[in-house]
Amino acid sequence: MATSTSASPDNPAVTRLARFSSLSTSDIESLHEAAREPQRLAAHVDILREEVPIAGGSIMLAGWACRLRLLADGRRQILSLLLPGDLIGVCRQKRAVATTSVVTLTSSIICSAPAPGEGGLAEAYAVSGALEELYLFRQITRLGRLSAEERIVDSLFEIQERLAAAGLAGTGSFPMPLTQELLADTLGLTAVHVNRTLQQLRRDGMIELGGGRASLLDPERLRLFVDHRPARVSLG
Amino acid sequence: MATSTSASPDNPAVTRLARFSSLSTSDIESLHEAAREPQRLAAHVDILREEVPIAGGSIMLAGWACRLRLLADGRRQILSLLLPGDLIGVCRQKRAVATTSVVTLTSSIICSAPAPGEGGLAEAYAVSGALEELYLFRQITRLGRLSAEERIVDSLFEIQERLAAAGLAGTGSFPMPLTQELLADTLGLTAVHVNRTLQQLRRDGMIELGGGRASLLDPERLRLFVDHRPARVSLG
DNA sequence: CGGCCGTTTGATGGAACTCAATCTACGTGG
DNA sequence: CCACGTAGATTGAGTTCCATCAAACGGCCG
Repeated sequence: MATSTSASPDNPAVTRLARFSSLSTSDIESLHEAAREPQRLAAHVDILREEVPIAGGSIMLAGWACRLRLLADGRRQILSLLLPGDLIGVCRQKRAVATTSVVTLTSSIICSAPAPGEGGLAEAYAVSGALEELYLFRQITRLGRLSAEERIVDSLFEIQERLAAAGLAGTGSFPMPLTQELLADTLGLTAVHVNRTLQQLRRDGMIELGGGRASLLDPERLRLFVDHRPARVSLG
Repeated sequence: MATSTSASPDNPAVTRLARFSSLSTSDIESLHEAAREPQRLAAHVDILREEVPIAGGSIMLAGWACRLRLLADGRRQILSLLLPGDLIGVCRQKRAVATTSVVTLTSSIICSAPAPGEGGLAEAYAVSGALEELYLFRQITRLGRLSAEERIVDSLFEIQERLAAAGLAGTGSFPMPLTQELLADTLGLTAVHVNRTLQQLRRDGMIELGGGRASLLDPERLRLFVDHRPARVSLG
């Protein structure tokens, strides 16, 4: 079992971050090095807890997680999804405290995030952070102005795009392990309404979804339907 | 006209950033220095345009602005508000591109943001960025899970808190120049419904709003009503 | 087999939207 | 000084989308 150091050997973080800036050999090696101490987590386990100091940044190597906020009366909102290759809790301020909880949705593997230093890795972290902010902007627009149908299609677009960036989605179907209830908590809807809306979308031949996978049929039509623009945070 | 270098001489950015970390005299001086070349902008003027490269960071010195996103069919979502003392377009990645437009809502004054360097100013910028992210999380929760009444009260709380951090709000009423239509675009509602909801809140003796000012009556009751917790991104 | 989780279906209610129309305050120009 | 135009706030009636409550259904695992 050779420990390869090539550009994208099964490590979604390397695949993803290498697209954001040119990483040096030692940058890539430090990512692989960190991945040699993986931490396996079951589903529904806290990675960060709101108000609790953050020990150090982490990287999602496998599985899905989410940032979420719970209201006093039990209402729940998933703020963002964390997919393989994403950074978690990488803060620049001293003595940082988690502003939201982060919880695994499926069984997952994480590792600690190497210190960015000053070079290509720092740039890649910066781009990753800017993209995370962009995804929050999109989420706000989804919740504020899109209908239930549009919210679902738009978020599937985004998931596909992000999985592809980590080397985990091609042109066909892609992994989508969220239950309808979790999808509802993400999209500001109820599980019942998500169910009915999904049926509508299936009837209309817009999407396939089931068995932990999804696919967007006729992506070009759907792209217009939800006015989806590619994510772009820097030139080149 | 002496050019004071004290901690908070009328410069909301100094007031705000000095609360985030201990700024050196030269940090403070560089902020004042930047403010000596103010740029006056009318209302409804673009500060950043989506997809356009960002020249350099700016600081809001006076007035209100917002990040916003327009959909192809004319729907509009205000993503976040930018108040005096806030940073605009401070990016860490190279050749950054604006991910959203930023537009003045009132006549405003901005100046360029001094380079953060490595010391207290960099820490203050980091805290400011973390807070901005926290406000996005809150906005997502508002839009996803709060009722119209709750959204309005919650956002007024946040505005008051942020104005206070810049030294622009005491315990009583505070500036609130947004029209009902802009409030609607912020909260994912229609102007008509905002109007009716405001009347309800006024009848219930929860808020006062009008003439460009607002106040929260019985803040403790309202704090429970919307489960509002103070913003906190680091220890101390 | 029985329990659980997730999905599905039905019936009903309500929060928020849509489409007007009216009202008010305010500034501007004749 | 007043007629006018405009932006913002307000009101009304009718509609739609989504929530709520409740129950049934299917697969999976112990």
